Amino acid sequence: MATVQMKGIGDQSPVCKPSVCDGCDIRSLTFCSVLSPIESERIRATLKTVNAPVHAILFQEGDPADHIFNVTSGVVKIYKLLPDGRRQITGFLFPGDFLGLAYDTNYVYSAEAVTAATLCRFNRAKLLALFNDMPHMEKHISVTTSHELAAAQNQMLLLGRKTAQEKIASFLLMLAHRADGHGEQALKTAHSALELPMSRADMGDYLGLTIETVSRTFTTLRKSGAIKLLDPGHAEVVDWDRLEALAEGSC
Amino acid sequence: MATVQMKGIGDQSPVCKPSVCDGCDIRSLTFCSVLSPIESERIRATLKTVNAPVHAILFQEGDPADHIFNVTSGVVKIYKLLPDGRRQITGFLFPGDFLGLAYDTNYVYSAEAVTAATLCRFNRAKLLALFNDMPHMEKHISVTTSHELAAAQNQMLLLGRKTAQEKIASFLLMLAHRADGHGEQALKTAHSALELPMSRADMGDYLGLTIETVSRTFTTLRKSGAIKLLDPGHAEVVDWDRLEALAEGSC
DNA sequence: TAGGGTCGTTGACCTGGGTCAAGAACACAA
DNA sequence: TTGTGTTCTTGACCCAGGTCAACGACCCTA
Repeated sequence: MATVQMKGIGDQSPVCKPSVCDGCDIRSLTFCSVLSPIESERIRATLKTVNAPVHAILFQEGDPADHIFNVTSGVVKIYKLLPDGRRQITGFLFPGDFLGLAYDTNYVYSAEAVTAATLCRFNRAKLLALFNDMPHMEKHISVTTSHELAAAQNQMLLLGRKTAQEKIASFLLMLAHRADGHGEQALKTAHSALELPMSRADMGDYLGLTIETVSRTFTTLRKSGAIKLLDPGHAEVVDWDRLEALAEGSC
Repeated sequence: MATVQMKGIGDQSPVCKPSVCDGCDIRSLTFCSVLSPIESERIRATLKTVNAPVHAILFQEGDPADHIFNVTSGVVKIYKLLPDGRRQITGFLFPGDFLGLAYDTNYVYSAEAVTAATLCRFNRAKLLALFNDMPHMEKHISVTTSHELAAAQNQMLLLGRKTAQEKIASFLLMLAHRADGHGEQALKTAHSALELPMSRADMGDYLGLTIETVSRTFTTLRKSGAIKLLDPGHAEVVDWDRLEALAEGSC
C-alpha cells in the first residue's frame, strides 16, 4: 500500500502574484461565466494567481481554511491521510474546478499539484461575504457542490464494490469524459490519446489499489485489446463499448 | 457479497397524508428551525407526511426527482446498485436529514426505509421555487450539502484504505456520534446501549464488506473487550479510546 | 558516459476477506 | 406445538489483490 513519501518532494512553495481575468481562457468553465462585469471587478479584488510547481502542497488537512482556489491550468489532487500514512485521494481537479470550498474554518483535506498548475486564489472570508450580495453565484456553487456529492457517491460504489479491473475501466472512462467535456475533440470517435497526468501511485490511492495492481490491470486491459498504452502517461481506448461494460461489471 | 433480494420484501408502498408541523419534535434539527412563521406556512403548503413501513422503497435511482424528503422518524438508507445486484449504501439517514436534494431531474440513488419511518415529502419544483425567495434557506441547504460532501470524503477514506476492523470501529463511532448529536444523553460516559437499527447485510453494503466479515469482526471486537453485544441490534462500547484508536489504525 | 534517482512492470508468494455451507436463535403463522 | 422463514454466527476453504523483490527505462546532473 502506498504511503506518503517523507522526502524533500512536495515541499516546494507555490508562487503568488496579483492577477487579471482578461484573457483567462477557462472563464466559461467556472462561476466567472455567471458574473456581470461589475461583479467580476469586485471578485477580482479578492484574487491572486498562484503558480504551483509539480508536487507543491497548496494546503493540508487541518490548516485554517483561509483561501478558496479555482484551478486554471494543470491538475490538482485532494486527499486524506490516516495516521500511518495510508492515503485516499478523493478527487482529481482540472481547470475550472474549485477546492477548499467548505463552510468550515479548517480544510478537511489536503491538496497537492499533480502537474505544474496555476490557480486563482480567493480570500475565503471576502469571497463568502461577496456571495451574500450575489445569490446566483451562491446558487452556482451550491449546484457544483451537489454534483460533487453525486460524484462522491459514484466513487463510494467504485471503492466499496468494484473489482480492480472495473475500477481501472471506470477511471479511464471518467478521465475521457472529463477531457471530452472540457473542449477537447470527441474522443470516442477520434481514438485520440487519453492523457494520464498522474502517477500509478496516485491512481492507486484514488481507486483503493496498490501501484502493482494498477500496473498489472493496465497490462491485462492492454493484452485484452480494450486499450493501447502508448507510454505510461498516455493511453488510447480501442473498444469503448467493452470498457463501459467492464466498468459496470456487466460482461 | 450481498446482492439485492428479489422477493416480495421491499415492495410495500409508503402511505401519504396531509400534515401539520405543529408539535413536530425534530424541527430544531432541520431547516424548519431557520424559518419565520410566514415562511413556515408557505413551506407547509408544499408538504405531505409519508409513513413508510420497513423496507418500503421511497424512490429508485433514475426515477424522476419529483420530491424532496426530510426524515422525521426512523432510519432510511440511500444506495446505488451495479447491474449484477452488487450494492453500495452511501448513507444512513436519521431524523432531520434530507434526501433527494439534488439539482438533477432524476434521482441519482435509491432510498429505502431501514426501519418504519415517517418523512416530510415536499414537491421538489415548488420547494426549489420557494428557495429563490428565501436565501437563508438556500444557504442552510448549501451548508448541509457541503457537510455531506465532507462525510462522503471520510467514507471514501474508509472504503478505500481501512481494514475490516477499522471500518466496523469507525462505523460504531459514527453511529454513537449521530445518536449523541440528536439529543440522547452523552453515550461516552453513560455506557448506554448503542442502537444498531440496520441488518448485518446493510452494514456490509455500507462498509464494503460481506455479512460474514461484519459478523466475524463484531465477534473479534467483543472478544477483545472493546464492545459488548447485547443482542444483534444493540451494542455497548466498553472502551471508547481503544475503539477510536482502532478506527484510525493507530494501534 | 557514468552514476544515482524515480517510476513502471513483472514475478513469486502470502493473506485478509470473500465464498460456501451448516447450524443456532428467533419470529410468526397455522 | 410444529413448520417455515429470516437473520446471525461460525467453520473450512479459496482467491483477488497485497507484499516483497528484482529489473528495465528513463530521466537527471556531472
